[in-house]
Amino acid sequence: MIELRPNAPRDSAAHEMLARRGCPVSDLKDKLRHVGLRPTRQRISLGWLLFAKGDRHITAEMLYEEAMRARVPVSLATVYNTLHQFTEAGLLRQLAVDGSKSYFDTNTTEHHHFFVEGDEQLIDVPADIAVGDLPAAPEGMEIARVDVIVRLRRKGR
Amino acid sequence: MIELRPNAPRDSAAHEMLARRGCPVSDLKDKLRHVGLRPTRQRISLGWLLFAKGDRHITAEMLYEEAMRARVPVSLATVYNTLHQFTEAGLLRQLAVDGSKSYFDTNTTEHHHFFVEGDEQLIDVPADIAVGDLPAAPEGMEIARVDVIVRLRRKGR
DNA sequence: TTACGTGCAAATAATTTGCAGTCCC
DNA sequence: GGGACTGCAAATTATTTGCACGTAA
Repeated sequence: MIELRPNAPRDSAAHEMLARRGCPVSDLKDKLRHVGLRPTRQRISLGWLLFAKGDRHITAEMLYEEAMRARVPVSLATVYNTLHQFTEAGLLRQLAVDGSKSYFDTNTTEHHHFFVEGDEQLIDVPADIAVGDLPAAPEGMEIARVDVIVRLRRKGR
Repeated sequence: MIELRPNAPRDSAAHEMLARRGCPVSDLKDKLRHVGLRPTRQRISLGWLLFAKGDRHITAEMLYEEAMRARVPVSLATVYNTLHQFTEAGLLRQLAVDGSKSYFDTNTTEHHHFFVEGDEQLIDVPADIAVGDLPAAPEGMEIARVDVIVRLRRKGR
């Protein structure tokens, strides 16, 4: 594969295009390198699927399906590995919403979620919801994160 | 369904003892019958383990271990079934805290949780934490429940 | 070149299910 | 007695791991 460091001195026109400021693929590679992950073919493809469409909530299985549909050859194991690597790197946030599968959120900023029972679907809570007075964390502890999940059910049942 | 009221006229001494006002086992049987569950040996034993010691956060595996230690013969499948039946009956509340196992909470009132990372331990948030202004639920939806999990980490890392 | 990544299949973990036998009412 | 309940083992689902091979730096 061609090397694509944007500031490495190169002269191919193709490279110039790909490395151009604002080229999404190049940005993605930078993003990966920034967090210490080698920008491999599958990481870039998966990163593209994850980050090119705004905020998403996705499971490993869903991402795998999507990769298959997009003709991106990648194994399910690599999808799992990649999701966890991205999460550790701070590119994703993992959400425990029901006891079984994990959801990954491409929006890593503080925000909360609606969960639609039955649909198994996650929706960002739009407004800034302040969680009221949090009690002090117990001795020697600090708050790492606060997760709020508002469970919704279809009206009239 | 037949009711086993503690004052129902019976003449066996053993029954008298078990049915006596304030006898926890009898209370438990009533509790089960009230929610439409037949008070079987294993449901009573598990109910005893669950409800006799104040508020608890327990997984199926933990409850099974505890039953084994208490020499209560019960299968893991029955533990799972029982936990779910109790949950549907409103005697327990199921919590999704990490992506894998489920926790069951014997406190079914509105309250929130601390989760200690590493320890895999759940603690009730003591004070009443009001979740700030909840945005209106989307069209045709209503809020079933709000879960707040405050993730704690050991200080100084 | 060489350590880091990836794919595959097998392993694990948590949970559910089918069904024959058991127990409560 | 009869339907509800349980136990066991096998099935499922979600996820992880070991290891040979591929590939980015």
